[in-house]
Amino acid sequence: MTKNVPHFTDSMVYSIEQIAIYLEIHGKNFFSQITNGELTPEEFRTIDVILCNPNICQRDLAKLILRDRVRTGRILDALEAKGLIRRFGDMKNKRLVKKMELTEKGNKYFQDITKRVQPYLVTLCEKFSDKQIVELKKLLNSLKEVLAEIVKVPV
Amino acid sequence: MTKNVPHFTDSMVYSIEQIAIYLEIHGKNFFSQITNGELTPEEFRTIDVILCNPNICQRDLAKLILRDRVRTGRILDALEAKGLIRRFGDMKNKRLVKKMELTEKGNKYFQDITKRVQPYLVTLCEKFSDKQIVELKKLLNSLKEVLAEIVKVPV
DNA sequence: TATTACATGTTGCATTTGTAACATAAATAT
DNA sequence: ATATTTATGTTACAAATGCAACATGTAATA
Repeated sequence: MTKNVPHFTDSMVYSIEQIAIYLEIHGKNFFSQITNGELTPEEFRTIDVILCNPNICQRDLAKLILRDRVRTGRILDALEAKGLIRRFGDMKNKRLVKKMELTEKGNKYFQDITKRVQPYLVTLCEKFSDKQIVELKKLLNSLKEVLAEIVKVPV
Repeated sequence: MTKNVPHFTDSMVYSIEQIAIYLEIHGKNFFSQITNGELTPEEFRTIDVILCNPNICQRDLAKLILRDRVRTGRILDALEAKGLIRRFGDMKNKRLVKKMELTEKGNKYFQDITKRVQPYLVTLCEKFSDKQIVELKKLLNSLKEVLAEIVKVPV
C-alpha cells in the first residue's frame, strides 16, 4: 500500500508563496508608478517600521524587517541619499550604534504615499466580510509566530 | 479633524509579506541542507507544477509559477543540467514550443524530497485545529483569486 | 502581398542581492 | 593582562534577478 503524499502545490505554504509573489509584482508596479521610481515597497515598509519603533539601531531594524544587516544598511543608504531619513550615532549598551529618524521631507512624503496605498489595501479586502478579515488576520499572526520560533533570521 | 490612517505594518498585506520572508529564509536553509545545495525551493515548486500540469510549454509554466519567461527558462536550464527534467519541442496552436517532463532520476529525486518536506508542513499547522486550517486555506485561496484579477503578471 | 501585431524563447547587460570577510570596540574568559 | 567571544556596521566580490532587445515564426490586417 503506497502512502499518498499530497502535492506541495496544494499546501497552504504554496498558496502563501504565490500570494507573496503577486504582492511583490503589484507592489513594484504600484510604487514605481505613484512615486516615479523614487521609492520601493521595501523602503516604504522600512519607513513605517522606523516610525513605529523610534530610537532603534540598524540591527534592531534588521530584526524587525527580517533582513540581514547588509541589506538593511543598503536600504538606509538609499533612504538617506534621498533625504528621507537622517542617521546619527548613539549609544546602546555602552556600544556605539547608528540610529535613524525621518526627516521633515521624509515624513511628509511618507504620509502622502500611505494615503495613496489605502485604496489598494481596501480593494484586497472587499471580497471578505469584516468577520473574515479579523479571522484571517488572527490566523496569519499565529502562523507568523510559529514561523518566528522555527526560523532563525541571520541578523 | 485629522483622518486616522492606519499603519501599513498593521495590515494583512504586511503580515503576509513577513510570513513570506520567513518561508523564503527557511526554505533556502532547509533545501540547501537536505539536498546539499542541489535543489532550490523554487526548483522544487516548479517540478511539482510540472507534474501537476503535464504537457505544458514554458510560457504556460511561467504563468503558473508566476515568473517571467526569462526566469522560468533559467529554472528549466538548471533542472535540465541536473538531469531532473528533459525538454523537447512540440506544437501548440501550430507553433513550435518547448515542453518538458521529469526524467526517471528527477521523479525519484522529487518523491524523496517531497516526503522529507512533509514534516515541516505539518509542523506549521500544529498550532491550528483542522477547522482553522480549512478556513485559512479557503481565505487564502480567495485572496489569491482577488490578486490574480488585479495583478497582471508580465509573461 | 506587404505590413503589422502577437507568441515564444533566448541573449546581454545593468541592477540587486547574498556571502564572506573585515573593522572596531566592548564583554567575557583564561 | 591577554586572549577570545560577541555586537555592530561596512566592504568586496560572486551569484541571482530584471529588463530591454533580439530572433523566429504565425496570425491578422491593410
